[in-house]
Amino acid sequence: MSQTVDRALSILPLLAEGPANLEQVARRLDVHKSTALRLLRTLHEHGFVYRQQDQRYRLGARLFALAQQAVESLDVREIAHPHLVALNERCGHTVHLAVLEDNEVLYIDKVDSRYPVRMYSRIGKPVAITVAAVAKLLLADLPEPERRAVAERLDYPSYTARSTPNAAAFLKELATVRAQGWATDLGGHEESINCVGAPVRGVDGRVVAACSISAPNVVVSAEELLHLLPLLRRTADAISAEYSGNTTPPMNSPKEKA
Amino acid sequence: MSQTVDRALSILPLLAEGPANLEQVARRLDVHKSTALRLLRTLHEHGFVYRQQDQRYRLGARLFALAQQAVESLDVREIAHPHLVALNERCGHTVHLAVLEDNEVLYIDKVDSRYPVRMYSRIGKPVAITVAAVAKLLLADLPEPERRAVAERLDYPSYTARSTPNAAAFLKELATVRAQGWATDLGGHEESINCVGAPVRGVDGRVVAACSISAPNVVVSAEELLHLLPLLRRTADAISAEYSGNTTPPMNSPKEKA
DNA sequence: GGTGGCATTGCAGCATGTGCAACTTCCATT
DNA sequence: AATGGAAGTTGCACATGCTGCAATGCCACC
Repeated sequence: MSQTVDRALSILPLLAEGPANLEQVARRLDVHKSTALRLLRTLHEHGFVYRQQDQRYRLGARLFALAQQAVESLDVREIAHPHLVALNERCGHTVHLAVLEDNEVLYIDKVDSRYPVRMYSRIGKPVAITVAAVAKLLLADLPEPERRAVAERLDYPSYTARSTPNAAAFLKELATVRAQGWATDLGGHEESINCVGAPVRGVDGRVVAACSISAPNVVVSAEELLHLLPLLRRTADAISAEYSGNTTPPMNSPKEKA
Repeated sequence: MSQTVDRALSILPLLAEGPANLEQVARRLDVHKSTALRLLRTLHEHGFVYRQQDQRYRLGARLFALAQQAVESLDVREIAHPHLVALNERCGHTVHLAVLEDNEVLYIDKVDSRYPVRMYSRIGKPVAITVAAVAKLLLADLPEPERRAVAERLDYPSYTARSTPNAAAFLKELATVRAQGWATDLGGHEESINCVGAPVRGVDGRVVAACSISAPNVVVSAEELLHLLPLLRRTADAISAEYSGNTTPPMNSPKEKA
C-alpha cells in the first residue's frame, strides 16, 4: 500500500539470499540506483542492514534482536516450553510447538533429543502446511468457510507418495482430525519420518497452538509412535489448562504421571 | 533519510515491546491514524507484522525466517579479519581463524607471522583435529553426546610425543577447554610450535569460530606465549561482539539518537 | 594517466504519502 | 432497543518528500 515502504521491505528478503551491492539491489527492485541508495540508507540507520567492507549490503543484527524479542513475547511458547521438555524427557523424540499465523504454520519451539533446548534452530520456518500434523490441527479448527478457502488456495506438493494430493483430500483429512482431536503425518513430508500431534486450546476452546512428536521409522514404527498419543495428549491438555489459567501455577517441572 | 520508511521501521521495535493497537502506534509515531494504518498494512503484507484477534498488532513471522537466513549467510571471516590483522600487529605471530564444518576443522583465515619462520597451514585445509587449539575449542562446544561420538570416531596420530593419544584423553582435554574458555596446543602437532586459542561466539553463545596465535619455541617459550592470552581473548571477544551485533562495527555504524 | 565500474550528490517535477473529516463497526450503557 | 462513545477505515485535496536523471566523485585495474 505504501510504495516506498513496500520497496524498502522487499530489499530484506532479497538480501537474505546473500550480500548484494547497490546496483544489484536497484536492478532487482527495478528502481533507480539513487532510490535504492536512499532506501538502503534508511534500513541501515535502523540497523536492519549492515554494510561490509566491500560496500555490499547484508542483513543486519537488528533483525536478530527483533526476532528474538518477538519469539519471547509469544506467551504460549513460554508456558508450553517446560511441558515440551518434560515430554521430550519421557519419550526421547523431537518435540515441536507450532502456531498459525496469516495462513502459515510455523514452528515456534522445538526440543530435540540430541541437542537439548539450544537456540531457535529451525524455529521460524514455515512448515509443510498440507502434510504436517501440527498444520492439520491448526487448520482443522478454522471455521468451515475459511478452512475451505485456505484449502482451495494451497499448493499440494508431492513431497512423498503419501503427501496430501489435493484440496479435497486435505479437507477430508481436516474433518477427520477435527473429529478425533489429534493428527498424524505418516511419511507425508519425509518418507521415513512420522509425527503425531495434539492441539493446545485457549479458554474459548479454540486451537491456539499444536504440539507434535516426530521420529524416524528406524527408531520407532508408526504404530509404536501412536502408543505415545495418550502421553502427547496429556501434555497438550496440560499446556491448554495452564494457558487458560484453569490450573495450578507453573511451579517446578510439571511432569505427568504414567 | 526516507521519512516513510523511517516511520515504518520505527514501528517494529515499538511492537517488540509488546502488542499495540492502531491508535497507540499512531501516537508513538506522532502521525495521524490513517498514516499509521497504511504503514502497518504494508508491514503486514510483507509479514513483518501480524494482527491478532483483538486487532492489535504484533511482530510477524517473517522476521524469524529472515533472521534465520541471515545467520546462515553471516560470514565470520569478513568480520574477524581486521581484528586478526590488528592482533598480528600487536603480537607479531601467526594468527589463525578456524570453523567447524562437517566434523572437520578448517582454517578460513590466516595472518602470517612477521618473523621469518614458516608455518605449515593453508586456508581451507583441515587442521590436525586432535591437537590444534582451535579444534579443541570448536569441538568442546558440541553437545555432550556428539562430542563423544566425534572423539570416538577420530584417529589419534602421534605427530609428536605430546600429541593427544586417544579418545579418553581428548575428551578430558575438551572438558578442560570447555571449562576454562581457552585452549592450547603445546608441541602437539610440531614439536617446536606452540599455540593458544580463544573462541568466537555467536548471539546464542555457541562457538562459531576460534582464533589462535601460533609461535615456534625458538621465538617465544610456551610460557611467554601464554602471556598473550589476555590480548587474544580480547580479540576473540571483540569479534564475537561484532558478529553478534552487540557492538557497532568499525566505520558504518547505525545512527545513534542523541 | 586513462578508462570503466560503481557509489554518491543536487535538483526539478510530480507521484505519493499525508492529515482531515466523514463513515462504519462494535460494544457498553441506559 | 436506542444511545453514545471509542476505535478502525475510507476518500480526498494538498503539498511534502520521493523519484529518476545527469553530473560528479571515488577507486581499482590496465
